[in-house]
Amino acid sequence: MTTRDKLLDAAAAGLAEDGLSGVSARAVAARAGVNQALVFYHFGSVSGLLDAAVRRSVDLAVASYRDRLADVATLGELLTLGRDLHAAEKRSGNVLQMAQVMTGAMRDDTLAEAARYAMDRWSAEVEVALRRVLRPTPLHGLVDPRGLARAVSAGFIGLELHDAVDPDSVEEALVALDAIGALVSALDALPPLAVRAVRGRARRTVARAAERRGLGS
Amino acid sequence: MTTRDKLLDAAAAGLAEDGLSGVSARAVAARAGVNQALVFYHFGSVSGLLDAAVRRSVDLAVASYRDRLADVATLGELLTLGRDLHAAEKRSGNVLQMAQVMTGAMRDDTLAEAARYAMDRWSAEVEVALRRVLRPTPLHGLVDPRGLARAVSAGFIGLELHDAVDPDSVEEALVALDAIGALVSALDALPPLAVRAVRGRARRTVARAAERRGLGS
DNA sequence: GTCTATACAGAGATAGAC
DNA sequence: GTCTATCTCTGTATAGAC
Repeated sequence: MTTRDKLLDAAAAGLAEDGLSGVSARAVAARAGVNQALVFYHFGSVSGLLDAAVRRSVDLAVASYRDRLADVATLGELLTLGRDLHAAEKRSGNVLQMAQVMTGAMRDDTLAEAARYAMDRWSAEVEVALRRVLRPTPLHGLVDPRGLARAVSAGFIGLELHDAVDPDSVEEALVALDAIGALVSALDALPPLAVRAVRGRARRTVARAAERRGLGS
Repeated sequence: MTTRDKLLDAAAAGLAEDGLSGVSARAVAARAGVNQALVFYHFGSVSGLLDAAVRRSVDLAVASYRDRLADVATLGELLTLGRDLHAAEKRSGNVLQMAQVMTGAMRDDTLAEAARYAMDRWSAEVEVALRRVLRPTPLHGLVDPRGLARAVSAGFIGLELHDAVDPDSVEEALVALDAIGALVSALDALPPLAVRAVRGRARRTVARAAERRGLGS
């Protein structure tokens, strides 16, 4: 393994385990078992290292979920996949890396770029799955998959951040989300006429809200 | 205004605007216009100051929303309130303070305590509103309001964090959430029999999932 | 309670030998 | 590419005068 890769691994692990304040050039180098000056030789700055590390983590994570995400056909399956991602998070810490970089982004443009990259990457992936999953549901045509993918991705960040502080609470939260998913899925049982009526009502509400936004507040 | 309060204000503002790395004892004292040593005199440590500042911010924010939260009667109104909170966030930065403390919690027990306090406080408040709002909906009895309140609170954290990096995307996300809220509200139009059928289906799905969890994975 | 001064550790970053 | 050595800055924290 090259020094470059050792540093990237150490940065990713440090970011997930200790947070931003635990990934100084010295700390990362120590974790990687290499000299501190190499951080600057290979990446120019600590921010540069973190940027590269997070991008790589996201790319790897997205690639490793791509196949399974492509197989997802229902909302329930998507929620199950989310559960698995949450379970895997305890080992990989992918999402926590993103959360850390996002908080650091406020004063560091490099980290801000990395944060945007990570969110865009995940959101794009979730979006195509959502688009497919939502098609046969009443939400199709009513909710923008792109926006919903953003909400899902951001929400996940919040959940993992919360999990790092209070794991039990997050388990309760996930159970609640499962229940909502079950309800939405159960809407399939409705006769088409009823679905049409509900959709019509919802659509009018959304249109009214859009109009209000259009007028400005 | 006492020095203590000046420091608390400065810490809260710094946390929201610059993030954790921007709230050193020196930076906060400069913002407050007082001497750096006073941070340690009044709060013992920087963590102590941040802890106190976040607790105060949360207490104030929760108090200022309590009346309006008590008036919320429908899911739509709750979503509107969330919108207002998001708009106010640009000035107050309450939620961002929580996000920052949560990321810092990984290596600082004092901050971890503050993070738990903040989440518990908000979640408890959201929970009572949710309990009331969900009662007349099909979700009543199906989803645990406590867990859902956690999910909502955590999700909001993620959204505000995302907003700090990419505001436009978050607006899309909020629109998508509004659409979902509209659909759930529109379920009121269904005849009671149809609601019963949907609930029955959903309930069975939830029961199966709970059983699987009970068996362990 | 507030200020000055200071100790000291750790940070980012660079120079230069190898 | 890697290491040692070092510069400089910023951070936390304390002592002691006022």
